Amino acid sequence: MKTAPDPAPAPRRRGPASTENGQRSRDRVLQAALDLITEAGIDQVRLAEIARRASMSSGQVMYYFTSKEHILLETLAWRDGQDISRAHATLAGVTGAWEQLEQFIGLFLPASPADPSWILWMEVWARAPHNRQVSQRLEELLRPWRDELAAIVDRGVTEGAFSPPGAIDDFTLRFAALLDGLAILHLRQMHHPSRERLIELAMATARSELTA
Amino acid sequence: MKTAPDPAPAPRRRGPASTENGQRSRDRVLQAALDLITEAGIDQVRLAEIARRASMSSGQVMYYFTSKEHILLETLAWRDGQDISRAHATLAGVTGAWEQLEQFIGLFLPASPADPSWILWMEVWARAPHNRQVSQRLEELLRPWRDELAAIVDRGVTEGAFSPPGAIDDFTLRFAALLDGLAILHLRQMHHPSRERLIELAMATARSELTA
Amino acid sequence: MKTAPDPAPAPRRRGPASTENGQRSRDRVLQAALDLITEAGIDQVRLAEIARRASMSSGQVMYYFTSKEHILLETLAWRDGQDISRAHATLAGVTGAWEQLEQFIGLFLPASPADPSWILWMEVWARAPHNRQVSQRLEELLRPWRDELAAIVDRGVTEGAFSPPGAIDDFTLRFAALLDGLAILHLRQMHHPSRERLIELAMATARSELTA
Amino acid sequence: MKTAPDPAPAPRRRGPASTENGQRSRDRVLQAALDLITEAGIDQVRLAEIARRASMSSGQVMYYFTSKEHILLETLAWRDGQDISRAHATLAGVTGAWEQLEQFIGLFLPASPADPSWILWMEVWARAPHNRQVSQRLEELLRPWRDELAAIVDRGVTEGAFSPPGAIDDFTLRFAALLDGLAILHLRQMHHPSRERLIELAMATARSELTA
DNA sequence: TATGAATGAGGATTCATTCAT
DNA sequence: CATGAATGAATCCTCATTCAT
Repeated sequence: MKTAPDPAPAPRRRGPASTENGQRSRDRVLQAALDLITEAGIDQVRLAEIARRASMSSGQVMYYFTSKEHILLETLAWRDGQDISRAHATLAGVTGAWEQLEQFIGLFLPASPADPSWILWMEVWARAPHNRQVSQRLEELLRPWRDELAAIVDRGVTEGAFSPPGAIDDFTLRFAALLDGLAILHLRQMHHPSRERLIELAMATARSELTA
Repeated sequence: MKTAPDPAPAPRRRGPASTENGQRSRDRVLQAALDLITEAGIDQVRLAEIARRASMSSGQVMYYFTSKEHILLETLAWRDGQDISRAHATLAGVTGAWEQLEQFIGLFLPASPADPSWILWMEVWARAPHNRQVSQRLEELLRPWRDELAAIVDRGVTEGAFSPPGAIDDFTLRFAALLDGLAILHLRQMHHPSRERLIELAMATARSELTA
Repeated sequence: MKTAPDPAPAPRRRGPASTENGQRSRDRVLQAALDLITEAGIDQVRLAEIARRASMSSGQVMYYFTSKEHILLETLAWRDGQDISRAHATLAGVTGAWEQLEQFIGLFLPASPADPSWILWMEVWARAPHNRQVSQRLEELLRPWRDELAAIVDRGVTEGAFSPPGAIDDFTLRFAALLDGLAILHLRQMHHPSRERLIELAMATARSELTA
Repeated sequence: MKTAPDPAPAPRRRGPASTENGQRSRDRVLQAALDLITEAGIDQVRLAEIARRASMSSGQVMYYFTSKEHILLETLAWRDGQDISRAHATLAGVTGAWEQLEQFIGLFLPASPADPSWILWMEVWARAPHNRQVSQRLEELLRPWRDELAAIVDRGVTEGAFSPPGAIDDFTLRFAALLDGLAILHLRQMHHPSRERLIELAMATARSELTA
């Protein structure tokens, strides 16, 4: 890729996005990009290949996304939007703080070492230190997850299910970090612990920290 | 970069490495690569620029490292070797399990959001899912840190300073994940918590989990 | 641009030109093209930008002009038509061969180094050697100026104001060439002589050659 | 082409130019570029085609010339250098101011409507108004011709062969402009006067102006 | 070992042009 | 007439890698 250290702001969306057809086209690109990046990493993905999989011309892909870097960012945002929506919906149907927390953990952690969402996150994380635009976008995308977790913890505390010894925010921060760390552990291929193990570890931590 | 999805094994070191002069040359390349990657990310780093900074020809750089991908990997290994050595040495001079743990945390976490070692880690992590060779190498580099932490915990338990309620290995795994997660938090630029805050959070976790 | 070495003849004007509204649209394009080409040169001008400035779609621009090359040619023709008309009108109001000649010189020479008409001429001249169609068109546009000059000279000779020693046509040819050369001198930016200087030089030549 | 309105200064020559082999390679590119530009105009010339004709890779062409725009500029400079050298040499072997002037005219005017040097001049003239770098370069290349002409005129006056009624510099300026204009006349294809005619016209002008 | 000229496939991006609506 | 989404060929330029010297 290019990922110039701090390019012009560039409009996030161009005209066609508003059209219904345009949205469908965008989605096809996004899905193709998601698949390809997951398979091979953004470096190895060719714009032409994305176009081919999306059954359109490379020109049209550029027409919608302006640059390859934008495709990466928008693909993450798109996928993450779906993840967050699903998480939100699932959690809304769950009662009980502990049950919610466990669901959240399951939704947050990678489904497998090849989890597309997490592979995208890693790609973007690696770019963030060198590009303010990327890191800003990252921040925006991360916030909903933090908020969701914080809401669960708050509710749990309010309902009396959770009783953390220290500050609530501290727990949330540490727990979020733990989940990130566990996720990465899982992604790092080779002899990673299973997903089940991760959930168990996270829950054990939560139990030990949220139980008086 | 190219990072072909699984190229020929390629010798890790070629002849020159053994020469004293060769080692000096290698080090110059490694240092140059480290600086440049930290500044701009491997994508933006040109082999020619590394060569220039190392005051040699690009041909010679290739002679020592075979490919750009190898430079990335070897740079991480080189830097990490220094980090690990320093950590080992520092920890050897510290008495007391808690003191050792705190030192370890300080040594492990990034010194700043632009910590070269961590920037390298992120670059390589992002590549690991698509390249077995990379993930294997990653595993090798990670192990010493895990071992070091495990040794501290073991010693602490043996000495009676630590008394984790659950399995020792579980704690170690979770704690390592927590540290990774905190580190990433710090790297993700923008409104990251300070390094001091991170250390505090990690220590709070340790205290809560290792104190009966 | 493309300027294919000798494309299909292509109709100079399409239907819409006849409509009053169509003419207004054409004019907007022509004016936009003139401005942009003057500012940046045809190479740097984008059809889309012309359309934007003319407040219409790029599709409509193509509808009227068929190709970018045609825009260049038609813009020159349009502007030159205005120049010639103005010249004709101005000269009609002037009495006396010498006075007419001086007026002609003033009208012919560039108003400044950024004179739009002359910038267009240069663009087209540069293309003429590689494209018969262009050079043909050029010839057509040039003729009125030659004729105008020839008419002035003829009248001057007839009236007895001018008495060239040699052939009348020779003088006209040489004088036209001189004016072209002086114009180019002025366009070539940097240390060009002023417009006033050019006029003076041209008149000096005329006086020396047309006075027995 | 691109011809960005005012790009970075960029080194005029890169390393290889100094090598004897490098010079030969450069010359091959220059010759190929000259031929192709003359045939089709710079717009139609592909870097790849220049490389093919010069029997090298397009990469090598870029290695020597940095950009297509540089190729155009350097090709003109290269060709013009040859022209000037030849002119200088030829004129040195000629005695008599009138004879020198006639030789100069012959050397200066285009050999044919497809004269490579003149086609290059036109291409570059058209670009000069939009690019200071180009116009500066142009100025440098033009000066020797002006100087050569001025020297001939000066010598002629000193020797008593020429006796211009007005200022010497004025004559030189006007005469140079005339030659430019005549050249353009010839280039403008179609019904241009023959080269012989041009020379005759120029000489007629000179005789009329330099003879008391 | 060391150089740096040469390679050349590669790839993102551009943009005039088309055409369904 | 008008739109602007879609095309897709075209092309400059990049740069890791090779290799003769």
